[in-house]
Amino acid sequence: MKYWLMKSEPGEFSIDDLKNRPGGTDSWNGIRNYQARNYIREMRAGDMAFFYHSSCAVPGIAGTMQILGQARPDPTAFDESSEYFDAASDPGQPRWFQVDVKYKTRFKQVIPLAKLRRHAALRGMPVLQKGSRLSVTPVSKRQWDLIQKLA
DNA sequence: GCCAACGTTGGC
DNA sequence: GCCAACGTTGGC
Repeated sequence: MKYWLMKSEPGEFSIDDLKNRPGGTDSWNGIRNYQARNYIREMRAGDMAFFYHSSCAVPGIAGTMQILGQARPDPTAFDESSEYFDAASDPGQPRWFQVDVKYKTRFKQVIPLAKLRRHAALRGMPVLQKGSRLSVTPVSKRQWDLIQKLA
């Protein structure tokens, strides 16, 4: 079982939006970066992920969710009306993938990026690296446990 | 294959 | 709103 961190702009899709979906579940789609795509494809049912709020007043980790199954082709890549449409993606050989996720917990307060930075044990996290834009990144068990304690 | 130009991300 | 960092595109 692995741990992950997944970014979303709360103005687009927040942890409360996920919580309010039927069953607290939704498909995490729209990933259009190869490295993030590759991580998505490593995911397995039962993996856990942090829900990270980016590009907002207080960027940071807002809560947790569970990965429900393995990645499958992202249908928005073939939907011309979608903002995520990719004309270069061949339906016969899908380029982009999504995973189904389920809301688990919402922290009382978002753990701000600034607070995460103060912990030496978290220094290796990609989300803390300057200029890091990767929207899906692995988290070690040690990092996961520490962040749970901070929450 | 190189690399400049461009578009996007995302913290501040 | 600014701008640094990064990924992608496309001419050569």
